[in-house]
Amino acid sequence: MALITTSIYPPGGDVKTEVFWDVETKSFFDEAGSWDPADLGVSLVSVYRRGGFGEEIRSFWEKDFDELWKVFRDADRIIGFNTLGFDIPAMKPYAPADFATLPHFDILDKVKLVNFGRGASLNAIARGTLGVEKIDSGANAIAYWKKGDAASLALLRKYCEADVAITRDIYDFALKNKFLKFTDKWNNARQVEVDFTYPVETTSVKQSSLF
DNA sequence: AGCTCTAACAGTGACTCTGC
DNA sequence: GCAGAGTCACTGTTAGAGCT
Repeated sequence: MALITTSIYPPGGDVKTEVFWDVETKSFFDEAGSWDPADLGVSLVSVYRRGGFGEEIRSFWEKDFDELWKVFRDADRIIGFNTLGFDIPAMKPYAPADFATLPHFDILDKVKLVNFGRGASLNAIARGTLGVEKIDSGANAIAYWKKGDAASLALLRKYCEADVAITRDIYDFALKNKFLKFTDKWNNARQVEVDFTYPVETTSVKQSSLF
């Protein structure tokens, strides 16, 4: 999948550092014996980062998470899909205390806000909006982790990075076009209006953050 | 599979209207 | 006034969606 090279940064020349991310877990809910994503264990986190320095995509295994926090703390917006409901809770056992207070942006949450509380899968939005599909499933991601051989781990990384790329492309599409399309569970084609532009910061807010 | 949420559907009861 | 038919609103259940 080609990287987006067109700049879609906020107006006014203020180049933001944006981080897109996705988490893969080590086990299923039934195996963990808990409904809490925090009990699943995180195998891999893939991150796509862009800003004034350019752009890069990286993946972090559990042993590399220390570097991950630096990436997140440097971001003006941390973008993902259902991160509030899944990824952030899943990272809780690993993350520093302030992780949840960083500027997270959950695309699914925004869709729910304008769709009467109903969301849609990442795959449904990708298919309806971009005409692309996820390359694999989350269940396979766990299977790859359990196999543990080099080839399987490479597939896991490829899947996670592809999910991040899809998330980024959906975000960019919505930012530019202010709508997303998907087919809901009753097979109805839906289009929802969304606004992903950055809120205008007031001078007083900026100044207060200095103290 | 776990939990949560919501739409759709079916069933039930209340209400209104009509005819005798 | 009463009985029956039709309509509407409400409730409970079911199914399926999200995430891995």
